[in-house]
Amino acid sequence: MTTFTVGQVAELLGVTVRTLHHYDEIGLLCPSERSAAGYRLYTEGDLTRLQQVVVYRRLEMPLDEIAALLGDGADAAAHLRRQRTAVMTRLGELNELVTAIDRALEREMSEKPATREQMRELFGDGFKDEYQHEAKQRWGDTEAWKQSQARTNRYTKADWEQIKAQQDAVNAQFVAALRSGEPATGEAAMAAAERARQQIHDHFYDLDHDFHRKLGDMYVADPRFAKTYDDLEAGLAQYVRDAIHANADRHAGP
Amino acid sequence: MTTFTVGQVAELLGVTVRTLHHYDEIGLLCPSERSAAGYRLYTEGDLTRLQQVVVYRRLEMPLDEIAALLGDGADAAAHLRRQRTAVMTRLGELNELVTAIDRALEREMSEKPATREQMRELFGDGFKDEYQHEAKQRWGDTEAWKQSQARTNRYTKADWEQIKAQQDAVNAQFVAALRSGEPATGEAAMAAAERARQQIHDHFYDLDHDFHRKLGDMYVADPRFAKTYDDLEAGLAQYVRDAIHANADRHAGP
DNA sequence: GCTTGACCCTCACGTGGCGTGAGGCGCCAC
DNA sequence: GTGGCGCCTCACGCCACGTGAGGGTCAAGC
Repeated sequence: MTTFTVGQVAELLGVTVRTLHHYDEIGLLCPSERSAAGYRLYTEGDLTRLQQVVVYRRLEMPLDEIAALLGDGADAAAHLRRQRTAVMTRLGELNELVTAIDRALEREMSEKPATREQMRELFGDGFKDEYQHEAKQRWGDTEAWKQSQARTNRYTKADWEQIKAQQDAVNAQFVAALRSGEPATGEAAMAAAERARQQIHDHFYDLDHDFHRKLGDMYVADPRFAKTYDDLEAGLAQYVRDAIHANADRHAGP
Repeated sequence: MTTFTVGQVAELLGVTVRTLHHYDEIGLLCPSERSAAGYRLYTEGDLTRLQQVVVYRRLEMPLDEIAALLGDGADAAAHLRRQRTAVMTRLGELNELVTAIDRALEREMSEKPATREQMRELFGDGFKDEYQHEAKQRWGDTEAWKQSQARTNRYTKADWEQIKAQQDAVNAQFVAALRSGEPATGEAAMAAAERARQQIHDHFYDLDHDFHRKLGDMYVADPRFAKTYDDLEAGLAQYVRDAIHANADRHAGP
């Protein structure tokens, strides 16, 4: 059986030797073997366990909770899925931070000083009070964590109303453009398309103009999407799709 | 001049009172004023500075570095720009982590033990360039797409009805699986996921399992999608998303 | 067979960024 | 005038290691 020394393991998984010593000390990851001279020898199994630890650690989870999670009999795949949703959550938080910074930048550019309310909205409440509380609940209580996969939805739900309001605003913009008789390649329609893209980009996932085309196509191709648009106004799905393409064309410059 | 006490500032910016005390102690952010009784009084200017500190802190930057940055005479906008790129970098790292986890999941599902090289690639320091390459391939390829645009535009109303019927059938399959209590990783759910993928692939655009994952994520992330699913059955969006991932995992060949 | 140098061991204290009281004063309302 | 909340200043505690000190181990080369 092949085993690894501390140095090898450290380089392999990108941690320090001291960290491995520490994990051994606190019993989080004790090497299964020792050489005659007392050298720590890590087996393949130890490595897989350490792998999990490393990922959880990157999510800033305290070591005792990691120990609890790794000890509760879940298999590796379950851990990976849990980790994945956790990372996605963090991604969402960082995305919020980006939009907050962007808004602050806009303010700065227009030389308007921030009001207290804006500040609170951007950097205060949404993050610490609520988030901190929920995060504590989520990471602290290991039982509750098992439900949290399903709850990932509900986590953002507070924000969803705001997001939905923004989306509705954009849709109204599209409807107005369509009703005014302006072509989908017109300025107003393209502006709405760009705004729609930005919103998805900010709230959901990275979205460049090329991929936005695909979404646009889907809006007419996929009946579920087409319906929600055409219910707002007849022919809106196609109109939105064309506006998105026009907007993408305009941004596809040199 | 309006000033704020520690408690007010703390609540406003989402930090603890102790943190403010600490920042005062180390000289990172000393309130410009003190009341007769020795109360810390923060001015508007103090708040803007603290705002910068908070953002930098969220990026896990050590306090002394923050002090250095804030002292080098750059204006607020410059800091914000710096912060923005820092956050984007972090976003990139987390994205790498997600793909690393995904690959680990694929391995886990196909029950292939990881080789040392894979491990190093995934969790060590070597995954920087690899990922970028893959990301480019995944999102950058727009050529295959242009066919599908032409394809969808040519569909007749009869075609649409047929397509919609097929989709409804798949959705019914999902609902049945969910109601039967079968997990999203079960055979029936995965079969439905694969059928759904095939349908999109046939009718709309080339869709591999990897990209299908993205769609699955969207089904829960995007309220419009989530609603159409959850209206069919509570929790269906998440269920479909999980089934898609499970199906993609199973199809992740060597 | 002996040195050399990289690697390993076990203490053990140091550090960053606060958390968490303890003990006491200030302020406003009832 | 007293109760309760908020503020103050020490000052010790904590986590996840960093950073030596002092000393054994191991493969390579002379």
